[in-house]
Amino acid sequence: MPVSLVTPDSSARRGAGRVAHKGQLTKATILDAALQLATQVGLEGLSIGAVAEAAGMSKSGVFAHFGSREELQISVIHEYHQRFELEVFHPSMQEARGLPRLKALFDHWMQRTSVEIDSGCLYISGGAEFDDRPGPVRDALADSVRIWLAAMRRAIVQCKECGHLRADTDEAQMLFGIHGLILALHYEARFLKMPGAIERAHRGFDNLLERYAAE
Amino acid sequence: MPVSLVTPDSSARRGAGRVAHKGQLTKATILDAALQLATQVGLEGLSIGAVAEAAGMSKSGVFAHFGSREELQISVIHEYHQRFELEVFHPSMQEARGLPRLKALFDHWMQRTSVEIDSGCLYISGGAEFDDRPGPVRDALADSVRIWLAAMRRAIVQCKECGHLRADTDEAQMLFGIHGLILALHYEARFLKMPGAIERAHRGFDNLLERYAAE
DNA sequence: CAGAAAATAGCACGACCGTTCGTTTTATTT
DNA sequence: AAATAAAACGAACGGTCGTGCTATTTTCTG
Repeated sequence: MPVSLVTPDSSARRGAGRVAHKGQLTKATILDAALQLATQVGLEGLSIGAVAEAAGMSKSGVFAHFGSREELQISVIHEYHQRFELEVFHPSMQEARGLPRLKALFDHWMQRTSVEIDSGCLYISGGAEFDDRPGPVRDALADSVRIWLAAMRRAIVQCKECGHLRADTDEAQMLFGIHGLILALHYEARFLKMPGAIERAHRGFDNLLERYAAE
Repeated sequence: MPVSLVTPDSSARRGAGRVAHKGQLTKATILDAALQLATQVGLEGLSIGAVAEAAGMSKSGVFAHFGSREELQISVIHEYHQRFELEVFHPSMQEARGLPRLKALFDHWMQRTSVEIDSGCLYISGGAEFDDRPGPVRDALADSVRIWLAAMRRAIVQCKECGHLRADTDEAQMLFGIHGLILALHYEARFLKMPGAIERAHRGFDNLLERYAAE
């Protein structure tokens, strides 16, 4: 249930005040390893055995924490959601409403998507993996993405309210364009290894701002 | 070696004039089934057993035609490349140089990417699957995509030469924007099931044309 | 129509998968 | 320190995977 991205209650570990039992610590360790692995081989490629080896424990030990592979995948998605909040959303919210915040959101998103060496974006790779495969994993993933896109959309609307963007701006249309820039960046930089993709994403964003700029 | 997209020698089956031996016919049948399967479960999810069942023959029978799973994957990519030429590239080349052709390329691309029911785009799903996995499959896939993007780029350059777009248009930048629209369309329509994505892709394209329009 | 060649099937292998179960080790509480 | 609960392990099961190998069938050719 990743429903925050507006109520930052992260790091509220289970137990409500009690000191964390050992199990939850290792569970966090496992999730850390699983998340890193998933960003490399995808959610579908995630195997319990590989996670166990990466976490330095036995297959059954890992399994016991989640009860099924599917639950592990969903947990990984929730973990990614939390980190996305922490590294992209929250820092950007400290910027002033309107253009500064929108720019910060885009910049942090870009960085998260492309710059980091060994972490492909789960939202992007997962979207390609699960576009034809219904089920709880897909639902969890889609929910997370929708929450994030909604936050982005809110930032655009605020730009209109602040008079930073034209009042008749179609926010869904602009969001579509921004989303495309991120996806193209991920594709051309990460898969095709094209140089200059980051600059093009930036320029593309500037072009969009110009297109929808007020006055 | 999918190096055409400029020399349309499709349907030139092996044997140079000789009538096709049975093996090549069933190989084509297998490839057809494999391609359809790959667009649903991805290149990584493609298994010889599943292809065999879909083609109505035994695992080993399928295997014998390719010698390895990897070779099957590469063959699927080549097959997809040829069909992409046939359904996207060649029809568009009948349009007049410049804007008409560029528009046709984009429209056909869009249709191929989103509208068809049971066929996700191999170039997109494959890009997400193999962005961290070097090897011959990734190379074959990336080569195909690069050839297609180069063709698209050529069309943009011709638009400049025809005076349909501003002479100082950065074609790589414009291509980046177009590519992003296609990727966003695929993502939002196919994965998130958002309505209106097709219209937004169209409007995004129009906005780009306006941005780079001559005079 | 015969013989050669190609195509396909059948079977077995080792590897890895997710999952289950009983046991053993480690933490926590009394 | 003893008793209890939680956590982790190790082995095994049934299943699927890709891949060899050997027959058998089909197709082509002289």
